[in-house]
Amino acid sequence: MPLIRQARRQGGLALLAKQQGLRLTRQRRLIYSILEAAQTHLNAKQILAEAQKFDPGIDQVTIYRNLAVLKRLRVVDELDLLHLKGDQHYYEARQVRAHSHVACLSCGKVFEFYTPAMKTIDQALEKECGFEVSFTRIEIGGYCAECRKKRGVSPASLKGHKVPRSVEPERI
Amino acid sequence: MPLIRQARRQGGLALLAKQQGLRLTRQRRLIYSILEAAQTHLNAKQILAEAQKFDPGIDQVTIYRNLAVLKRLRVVDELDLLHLKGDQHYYEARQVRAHSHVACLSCGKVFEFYTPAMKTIDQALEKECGFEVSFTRIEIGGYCAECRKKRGVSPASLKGHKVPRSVEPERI
DNA sequence: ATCTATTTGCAAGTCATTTGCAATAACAAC
DNA sequence: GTTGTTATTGCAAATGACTTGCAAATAGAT
Ligand SMILES: [Mn+2]
Ligand SMILES: [Mn+2]
Ligand SMILES: [Zn+2]
Ligand SMILES: [Zn+2]
Repeated sequence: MPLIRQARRQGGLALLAKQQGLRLTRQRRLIYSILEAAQTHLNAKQILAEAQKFDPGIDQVTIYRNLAVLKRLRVVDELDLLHLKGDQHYYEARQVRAHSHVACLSCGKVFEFYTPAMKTIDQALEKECGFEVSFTRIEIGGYCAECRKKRGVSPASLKGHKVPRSVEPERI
Repeated sequence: MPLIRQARRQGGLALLAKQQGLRLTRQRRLIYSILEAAQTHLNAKQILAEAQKFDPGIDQVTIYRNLAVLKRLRVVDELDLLHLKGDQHYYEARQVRAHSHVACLSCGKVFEFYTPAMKTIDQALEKECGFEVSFTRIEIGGYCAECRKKRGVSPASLKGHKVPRSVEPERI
């Protein structure tokens, strides 16, 4: 059985951890399982809150340390979400299919988006630059369809964020 | 003359600022001109250091406040650079052509990359979701061609960051 | 020159994240 | 199962990026 399949069956972690001299602690399993099960993107504080439901003694620093490990193992991805919600980061278990994160600057909604062009970027980079891509983070800010309807085509003011469409720098 | 052209001739700022009730202070011009002239991505501290060469009295908080304004005006973009260099952000004047930022996890090098697929993503999002894109941040981590050569095809260890290629989760 | 609202500098505060360290626990070897 | 080694944890303290409050300064309109 290919290594990667086996790793997946064990929760994606066991084999990876062993190969690195890492230990599969109760806390590490728990944190990863929380991210695997999560329906939204969680920040470090939210992960702690969820983890303490199962392990009341777990500490915030353990969350941070394990997030670092899980990122290194490429089983967890870190998102910035364009600092829409403060200066913290958000985390999600890595999906089979990569996706980008789109944030509405008006209502704050964040949704995931996939288009084949995303893969094309990685391929272009590998082909043109010989770069080996480990992870790709695509975060897009703008105005969602609903907010555009509410405010006419050009989203007028968001908490004083008035940027007339006509003078936004063009992007080629 | 179209507004956007005129805004560009005036440093991109004057017209935009006026329309928003913003004032073109000495400090604001300086900060923007520093980013316009910069050959690399600068963090808030570096921008302060550079600004103080011309205006010794300028304060760090003025840098932060103006970066917020310039981001809102869409004339400056904020980068995360995948936290390769700590937990700060980096800034650059918005270019005519958008580009992505690629960071080597081995040598720390950061370079810019453009491929038409980037624009395709925005278009797909606008077409499929009716989303109006204001800015797109694409950050990619991996191993550059040079580092790959040095260490064979699979980059071995970076400060204890050993992740065997064979067990990396596949991405479709 | 005058007026008014925006912006600045300074000081203090916030809070996400990191670090030091002794105690605990994985897990490999016996 | 017992033992030994070393990664990991929890707690406390520190770090540092960024924000906020406020009075003084000043951009820009009249
Ligand atoms: Mn960030
Ligand atoms: Mn750039
Ligand atoms: Zn919206
Ligand atoms: Zn490199």
